[in-house]
Amino acid sequence: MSSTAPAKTPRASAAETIDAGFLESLVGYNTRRAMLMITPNFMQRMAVYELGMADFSVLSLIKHNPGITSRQLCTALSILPPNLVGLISTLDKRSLIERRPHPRDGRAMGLHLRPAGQKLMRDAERTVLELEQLSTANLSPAEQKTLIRLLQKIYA
Amino acid sequence: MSSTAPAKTPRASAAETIDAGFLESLVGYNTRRAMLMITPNFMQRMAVYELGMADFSVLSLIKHNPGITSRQLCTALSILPPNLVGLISTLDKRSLIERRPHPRDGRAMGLHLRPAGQKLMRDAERTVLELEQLSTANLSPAEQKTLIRLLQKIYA
DNA sequence: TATTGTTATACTCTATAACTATA
DNA sequence: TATAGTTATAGAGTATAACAATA
Repeated sequence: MSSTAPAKTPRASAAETIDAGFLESLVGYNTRRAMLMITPNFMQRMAVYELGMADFSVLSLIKHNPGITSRQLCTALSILPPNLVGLISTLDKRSLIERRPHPRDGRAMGLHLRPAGQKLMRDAERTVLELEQLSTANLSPAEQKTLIRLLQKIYA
Repeated sequence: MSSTAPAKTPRASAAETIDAGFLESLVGYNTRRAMLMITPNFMQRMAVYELGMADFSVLSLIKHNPGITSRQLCTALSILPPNLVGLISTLDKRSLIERRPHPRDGRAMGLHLRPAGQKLMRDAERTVLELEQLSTANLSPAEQKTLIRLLQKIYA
């Protein structure tokens, strides 16, 4: 097992005997730690598409809700309108989405995926599902379903 | 265009019928949404102590691990050393913590709560436990325990 | 040579105020 | 008057490079 000589310094164990018991009893702390585990993997695997988490969420909602407005995206994703402008603008410049005049509201723009966005999201969603498998490797399918259900009971 | 609407409510409810089914099937998305629900409540209730989430986590680990070093805090909480400096400095200026020379490492400083920090954390931890009750109001005690266990299986 | 703590810095994310054009 | 989208801006949060003191 350990080919190294037995360590005599107690310093090595001191670093591992941190008592985080109180924090680990809190839903908020554990939720944050789980996010810290998932986020870098997401960023790394989505880098090839040049999509961040917000970009992917926005594109996913546009894909499954053609004609959705910026205002609806903000409400659904808890993004403030000023912070969505840059995201939409970038996706538009990349020709991934298209802004069409809203049929019944002259102020709003209906958002749609362009062909490049359709193709990108087909690949990106597949990659996200692969990432989901890796993130939940320690969970059974039932546990994964339970985890999602309980998280939704927190925020729904 | 079939935007002619002789009917009363053809797609009038479209604003509320956003399909987020794909996102809601992802652990990462649901974890993030749960965080977005918990974080503002935490900030609001901890504002009276002038403590953010990182401050509270740091103070909690110092409280339960007297003499812990900055390096250990960084490892335990996934905080980068340059970003911890300001936190520790502020807590020190507020006389909540004390930096003592480390007994066996001249480079490091052992961190301890000062009396004001002890008192503050007694109140703050009680407040956090109250917040925990509110955040998990829709969960049974068993569900709360299960949620924490499953989250830990994600990041542990 | 490696590690602890630190400074400087930059980039991202998030938040608020105010403007425009439409409703 | 209220709302959708936008601009400008400020504040957190988080990232890397480099340095001095110590191991």
